[in-house]
Amino acid sequence: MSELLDQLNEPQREAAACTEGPVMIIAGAGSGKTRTLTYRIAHLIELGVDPFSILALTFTNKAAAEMKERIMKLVGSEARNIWMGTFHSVFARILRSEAQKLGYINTFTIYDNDDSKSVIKQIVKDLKLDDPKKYSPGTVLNRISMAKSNLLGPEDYMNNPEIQQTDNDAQRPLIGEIYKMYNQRLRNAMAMDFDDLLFNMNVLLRDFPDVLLKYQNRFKYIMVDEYQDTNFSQYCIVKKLAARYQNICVVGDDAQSIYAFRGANIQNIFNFRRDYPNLNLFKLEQNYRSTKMIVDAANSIIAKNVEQIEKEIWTDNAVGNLIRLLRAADEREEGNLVADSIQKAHIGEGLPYKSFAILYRTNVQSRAIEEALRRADIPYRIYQGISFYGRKEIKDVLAYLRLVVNNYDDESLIRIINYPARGIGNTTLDRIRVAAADNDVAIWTVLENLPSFGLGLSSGTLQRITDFVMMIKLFSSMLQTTNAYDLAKQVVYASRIIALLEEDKDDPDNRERVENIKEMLNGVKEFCEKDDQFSEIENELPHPDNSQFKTLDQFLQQVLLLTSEDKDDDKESDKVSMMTIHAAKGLEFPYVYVMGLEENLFPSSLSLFSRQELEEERRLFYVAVTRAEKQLVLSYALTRYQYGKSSCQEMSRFVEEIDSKYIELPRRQKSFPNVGELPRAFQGVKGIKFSPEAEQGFAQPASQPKSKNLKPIAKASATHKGPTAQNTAETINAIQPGMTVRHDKFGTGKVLSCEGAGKDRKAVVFFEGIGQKTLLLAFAKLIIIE
DNA sequence: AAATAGCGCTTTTTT
DNA sequence: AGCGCTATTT
Repeated sequence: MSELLDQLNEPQREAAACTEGPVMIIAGAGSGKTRTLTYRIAHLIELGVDPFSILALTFTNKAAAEMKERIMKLVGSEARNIWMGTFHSVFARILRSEAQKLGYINTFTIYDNDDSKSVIKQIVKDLKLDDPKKYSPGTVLNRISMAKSNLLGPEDYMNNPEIQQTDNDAQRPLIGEIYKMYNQRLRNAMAMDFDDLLFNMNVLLRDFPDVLLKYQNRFKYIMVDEYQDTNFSQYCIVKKLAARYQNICVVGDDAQSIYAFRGANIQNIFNFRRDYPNLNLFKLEQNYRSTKMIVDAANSIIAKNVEQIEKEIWTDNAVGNLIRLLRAADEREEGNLVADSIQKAHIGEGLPYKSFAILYRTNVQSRAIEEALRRADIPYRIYQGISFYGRKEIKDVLAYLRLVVNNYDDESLIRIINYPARGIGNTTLDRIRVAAADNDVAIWTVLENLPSFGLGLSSGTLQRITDFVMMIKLFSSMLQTTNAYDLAKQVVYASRIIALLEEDKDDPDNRERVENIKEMLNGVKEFCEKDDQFSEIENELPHPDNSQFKTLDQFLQQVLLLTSEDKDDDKESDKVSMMTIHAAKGLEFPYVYVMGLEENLFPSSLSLFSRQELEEERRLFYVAVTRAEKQLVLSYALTRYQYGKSSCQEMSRFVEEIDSKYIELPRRQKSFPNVGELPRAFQGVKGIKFSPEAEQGFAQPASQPKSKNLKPIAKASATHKGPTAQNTAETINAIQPGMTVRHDKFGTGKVLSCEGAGKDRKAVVFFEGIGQKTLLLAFAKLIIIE
């Protein structure tokens, strides 16, 4: 037996050494799951298996990168050739190379959720439904996503009585119809959404036996991490790919399944036994991460769930401290208590900030905590708050880049055709959109053949559209000859986005936006220079031009599928980590604070209808608890601002479910009035302290009641307007290019050009120090000066 | 056409 | 409380 595996414990070693045939590893929290997987792959390579024939699917790209790093340390750099990444990124890459088979161009765009919702919103609008509110984009997208995850196309959806029943009951019978149109529009746009990447991979393997055979032969060894969080679609892909060699190893923990809400199917774990009766099953039950206290408490929590695989998690670690519970008057004080506790430990015991993590159920909670940390001068880092690529200015730039790579990308086109403003307004755009939808083509197709659609656009509008199309075409023609960085730089410059942002420098936000864009360009530059940044997959499937430089479409490919990519320097820096519990999966910290343990928040009020959903919340709590190595602190607030007003909160049932022998309750708890028993006048009033900690002076005083209800009553007076009579035809027609005019707000300016007649007549005027403005003369009260 | 004011709506988690 | 969308204003 290899020396390599000597570094594992018994069950880990057995699991890693069992390389042939189907294997399932049930790995409890902190049981060395990643380690086992890492050594298993290293072992395979050591045995002489070609890294190119190993496929390892992980939950995040970061996890893949880290694992690959560790494998390379164990067996050398050839490990870089392992296929490793998320389902989405690996299969997106394969789909790129096989796109034509499915009727896509290989530079197809990946639509993110915002893009998808925007498409749905437009469809609902086009359908002119009686009650469009029933079809909120989020809800519809959820339904479609659920269908795609279960490999149900639009036809299947509409023919499925159960689904139709559900939709009818919810008074939204037309979702199937919307689904069909949605798919059609995505296809016209040469775009796939996240679910399509998996759905279409299934189609590819189903309809092209030669392709299936090719990848079956390529991936002789397949490993899937976090198997409990795979959905049906992913399950099918894996099953098909592994069918030939059956060297399939799945790793997971049913107790940590927390993504059922987005289609993950915990049954996949149970089904695995049925699909591969000859499987080898290993259980990793020794926890190396946490104290006995934490492990036992976690066990007591998860025991409340009915559905689970039998296992017994234990540890040899020290007993450790009791779990602590903090109670605060409101979320502001809750933040202060936590910040205070961290600061005391940091100063008193010399613990580095980076050994602390603060976890919460929803992202909105982060704000109060953030403020508390800032007040206490504690450095922190939020994991995926608003991701960099979610910022508006970045999305704008990306839209330009996406459109250059794929002209049919409707969503990008709509986003930027008039940003910065170039005189192609909503009226024009709407007409074009209708034409595109009516003819079942992409918007770009309409733009390229505008005359033949006879939309009755003015010659000026036609010219502006032509200019725009020419600009994009010019850049598209440079794709194969210009590297991603140079091209992106040119596009950003030509788009004039930065110039627009720099117009009002008064806005400090704009400075930051410009910086962000520059930072993004830097990212493109790094991408071009580093040749191994995303090497996990790029060694295979050579891109059409696998030459010296990286192309823009290569850059875009991976941008959308990035999970929160961590910067190296941040890992080093000494900061407290803040994140949602979902984001904390797979991580561990010596000191963990879980905040907001309140009914209706955690568990979420939306989960209380069914046992399944409540059990998922409980697993989420289990995940939170098991992140902690040494000390776990829970906290909750008696009142909390939600939806703009204060509401009374009750302690979470999850806290009560922990056996009292593991938990230390707040001091002087009994002397506390329950907030519900207070005179009404005091309920929800900030500034009243309930907690002993606050009385002891550790916490900052809570905020003063804000007197924002004292807004001026007589606001009607402000709305009084002077006469706003429209200008007469005489005045309108009198204005001609070359004139100097005066405007109420913009001051004096020079008329550059005029267009149209009568009430539609408008003028482009250049104002000193303000810039160029297009004004509708019927409304703008221009005074002719000369 | 573009800027602004007011309104209603939302708010779980994310590849 | 914050946001995007609609209606209104210029």
